Amino acid sequence: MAYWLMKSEPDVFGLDHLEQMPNQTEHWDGVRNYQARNFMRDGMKVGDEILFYHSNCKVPGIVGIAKVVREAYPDHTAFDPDAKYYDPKSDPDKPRWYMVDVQFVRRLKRNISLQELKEHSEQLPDFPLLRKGNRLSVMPVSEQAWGYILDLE
DNA sequence: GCCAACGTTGGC
DNA sequence: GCCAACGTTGGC
Repeated sequence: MAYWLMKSEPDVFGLDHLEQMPNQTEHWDGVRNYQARNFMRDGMKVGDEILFYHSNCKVPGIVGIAKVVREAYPDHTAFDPDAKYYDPKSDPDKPRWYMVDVQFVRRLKRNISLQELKEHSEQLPDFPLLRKGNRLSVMPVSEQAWGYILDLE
């Protein structure tokens, strides 16, 4: 089993939204970055666990855990001219973008802020979130980092 | 709202 | 293939 981190803006779609979806499940559409797509399409398997990260908000940080319940399939919102992340270069015969389905698992007992994570950067040498200028919205989390972070909880 | 960092685009 | 211009991300 592998571990991941996914970023989301709580004002747009946060952990609360995921928890309130039918089956507490939603498709993770809108990823329009090749590296992030490759992680989703080539890496994510059913059962993989995800750190749910809130970005672009007052206190950015990890707030909960989700899991992969459906492996990558074409992101149909890319075909829809009215969709926010419409991409005319993606066509149904040769989709450029993919999404997975994720399901709410649990909220953390307390949020672990980006600031706090930075204080542990020496113990998280391979954690991409802490790398300068990182903008990936989907990234792998090592088993070591996963364990270390959840021990902070 | 600012701006650094980064990815993408497109002219050449 | 280079690189300047531009758009986006996301912390602050």
